[in-house]
Amino acid sequence: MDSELRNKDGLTEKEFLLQYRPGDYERPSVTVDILLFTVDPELNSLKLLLIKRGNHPYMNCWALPGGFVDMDESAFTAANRELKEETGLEGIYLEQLYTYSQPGRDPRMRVISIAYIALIPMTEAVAGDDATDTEWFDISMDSDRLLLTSKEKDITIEYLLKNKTFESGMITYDNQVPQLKSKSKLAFDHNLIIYDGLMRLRNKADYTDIVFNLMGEQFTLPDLQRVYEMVLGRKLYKKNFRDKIKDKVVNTGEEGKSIKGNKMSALYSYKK
Amino acid sequence: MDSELRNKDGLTEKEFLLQYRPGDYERPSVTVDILLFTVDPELNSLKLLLIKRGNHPYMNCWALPGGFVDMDESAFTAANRELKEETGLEGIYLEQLYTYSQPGRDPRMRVISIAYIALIPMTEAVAGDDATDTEWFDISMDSDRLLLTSKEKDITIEYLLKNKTFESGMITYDNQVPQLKSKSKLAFDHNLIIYDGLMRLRNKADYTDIVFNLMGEQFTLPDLQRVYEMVLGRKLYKKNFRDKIKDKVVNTGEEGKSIKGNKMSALYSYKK
DNA sequence: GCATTATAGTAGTTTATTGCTACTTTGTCA
DNA sequence: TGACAAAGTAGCAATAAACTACTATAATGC
Repeated sequence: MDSELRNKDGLTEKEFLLQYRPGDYERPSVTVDILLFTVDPELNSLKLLLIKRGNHPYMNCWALPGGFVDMDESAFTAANRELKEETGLEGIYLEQLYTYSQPGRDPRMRVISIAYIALIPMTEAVAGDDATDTEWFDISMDSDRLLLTSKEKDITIEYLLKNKTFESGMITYDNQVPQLKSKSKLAFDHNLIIYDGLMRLRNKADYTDIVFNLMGEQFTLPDLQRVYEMVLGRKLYKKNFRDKIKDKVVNTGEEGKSIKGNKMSALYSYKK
Repeated sequence: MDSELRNKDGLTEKEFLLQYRPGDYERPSVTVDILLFTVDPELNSLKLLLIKRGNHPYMNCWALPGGFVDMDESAFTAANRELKEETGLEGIYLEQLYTYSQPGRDPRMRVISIAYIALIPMTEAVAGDDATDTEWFDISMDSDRLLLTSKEKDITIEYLLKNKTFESGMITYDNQVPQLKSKSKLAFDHNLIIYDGLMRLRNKADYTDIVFNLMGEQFTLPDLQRVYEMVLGRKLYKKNFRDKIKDKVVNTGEEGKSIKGNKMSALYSYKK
């Protein structure tokens, strides 16, 4: 074994670790930010959970849920813990997106944030923490605009996507100011994170089964197609779509639902 | 403007930031690790740069180049700086891969590492820092093995890829011990980082032009195909390959090269 | 009860992409 | 000069994607 291996000071690994003292230099704070996506029950829109900030900086702006990574937990564990604390959700789909580390992204101090994408089915109820002002925003994006709206609260947050600059393929900075309708903005660089998250979701919808995490246990094929279309931001051809997903689903045999008095669609479930 | 907006303590944003003091809690160290890939001049293998550790922990094990992220620089800037310091390379392709944050991944202290993929053409010379023991390893991977070899130094590093566990699609832990031939191992969780990096490179080779970053200014189509095949880890059909990349390259008209006395192939360059 | 209607679900046609085999061309070397 | 080996081209079958068009069926209104 190598346990007897000694370094230039004549120390074994065990001895080295015992005498090791971390340098006394400044360290950044590390946080997780979570993009919690779902779809609304009527399947009209993809939705994203935001929290209204009650203090400076970016007071009254909307921000992604998140929090600090503790010293004894991984970022993944931290994201899971924050999700549970802020929404009550457990055991849901959670995927690391990207790490944002630009100095100055938080004016208080140096904060490096590891962003995660979380997905829940439309049926899942989210316990809105009374202490915080949380809100589901409808989210959509076309080639030059990122749009977040809350109909009930009449809030519109809009970001132009022009003049984007890239860090070798991933957006790192977008200095467009938001187009205000109801004086609402996103906090920090969360506009970038949301953009990156949507793009990731869109790309992975093409070559993985990630979208099924937005569906309940049972669903109809027209509903599944609507969710795919919301995520991808474009219409799909019914025949091609069904050809493509036919090996991924099974007909449960149960009675389907019929909306607005038309033909009933069959219920399917995801076949892993 | 919102500059007069006051929080519950009656402070404006400016006042708040002036009196703000970061909490006195422990923070993790943050580093960057760099996967520097290239291809060998004979186009027989994909290559990865590793550095032999001269001290505990993981003394004499091979590790990815990297270093600490300073307080006034982004992770991207830190990766660029480390690359320049350790290899002399500047302005090359650099893409964030994933962030590794498992507690205990460094036995000295809590270290969160942001991994980057860097690509250089085969022609590029890398200034081997005399102080450190750096080495280009041939790298290959099949369905159940990750293999790193240095012919000159007769080093073989092999990791089984069974019993992988996933963090929602990205590998986070692999408790296989390496199969030793020459008593060489990778330090820390760098086996995971290398695996993830290779998979990212492989996936992106399919739907982006990332592979061109491994080519010089001019190249022949057979050479380009060989590089694609090394990255993808599988053979490609000549006709299909050429159909697919024909819009991405232009014939430079210059004389091509002929190896081993056969027909000469034409020189092309990448058409952005 | 039956026509209307809107959506569920199926079918086919065209075009592009992929897997695969086979051919022709051309520079070097024996 | 002819053999060789790799460069480069051609074509075909199977699959997938873009798109149009049809049939089937449940709910509703008369």
